[in-house]
Amino acid sequence: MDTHFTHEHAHEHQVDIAALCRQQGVHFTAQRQRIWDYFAEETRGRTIAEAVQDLAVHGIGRATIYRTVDLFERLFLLTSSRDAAGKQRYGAVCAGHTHALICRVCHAFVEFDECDLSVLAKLLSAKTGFAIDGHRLEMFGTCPSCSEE
Amino acid sequence: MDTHFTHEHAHEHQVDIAALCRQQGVHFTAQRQRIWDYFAEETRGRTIAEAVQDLAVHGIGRATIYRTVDLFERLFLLTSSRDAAGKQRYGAVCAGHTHALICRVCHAFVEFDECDLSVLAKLLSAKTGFAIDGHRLEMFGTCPSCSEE
DNA sequence: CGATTATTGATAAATTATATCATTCAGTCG
DNA sequence: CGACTGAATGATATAATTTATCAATAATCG
Repeated sequence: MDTHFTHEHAHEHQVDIAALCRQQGVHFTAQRQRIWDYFAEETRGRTIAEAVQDLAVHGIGRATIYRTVDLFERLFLLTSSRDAAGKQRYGAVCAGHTHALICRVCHAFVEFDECDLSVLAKLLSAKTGFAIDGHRLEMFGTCPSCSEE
Repeated sequence: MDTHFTHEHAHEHQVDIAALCRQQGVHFTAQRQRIWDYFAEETRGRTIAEAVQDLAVHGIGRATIYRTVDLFERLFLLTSSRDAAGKQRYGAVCAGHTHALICRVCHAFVEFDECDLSVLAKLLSAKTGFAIDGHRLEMFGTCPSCSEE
């Protein structure tokens, strides 16, 4: 188990939204790029309410944010999970942003890069014919300080 | 990469809700057991709206379902992801229910059991002091029939 | 078994998400 | 490169979902 998986450049976004839109047959727009950047730049994820508020200064409307998050989520570019406060947060599924170790009790959050799923990916690929290009891995447990109590 | 991880009995629920409630210092109730069973028995996950409708016959109210899903989600017993129709579906995080290979285009869904994260778990455990007891793994790609087009 | 307190269910209230539609803009073709 | 076409956007109205409230119920503890 070592660190030579596909993300030498963790925390950079290799996702080319323009190319992706073209590939999917939808228009590439400045709003879609901005919304992607907004969610991708914050590792812990962001809520829709935050996006609506923060992107309003750029003139991006509520509806567009809902529509775009929906689009990205259908493509599994964004996935969500609930934070300690109970809010649904959306985060990018791409290298460097998909591995988290989370405490079930206090929601302590540790990121990690070590992960080698390439063997598993190849096995599944061979079995199913899928072209595998991404994953999301979360591990759950109890952190040291919560274990003491 | 083989199949000797911790779930010889995939698709059975080892989660003891009664014990878990005791451990968390909250009351164990028939409703919490029923709601857990309801979500845990369907691998693909279920929506809150479905739960409200299906559990109404047992006299379980809307509010209780929202409260309980929230509770389970905070404990990372349930996690959600959006299905092909755009609905948020909640599914159990436990052996046999956490591995999925999903097509980004048509949302084809393939479950798999092959997964050996024990080495990674040990490494992270040693590094962080976490007691790791569960995980969620989703792999994304394009299925064979969507690749043709 | 009785006391205490969390949990529940029904309703109301608040919040969040979607539908609508005129306008703007991205992609295409001549 | 400029007009054309339909997708995408933003504002608002509408609908749906989620949470707050509170009396009644049920789980835990002594």
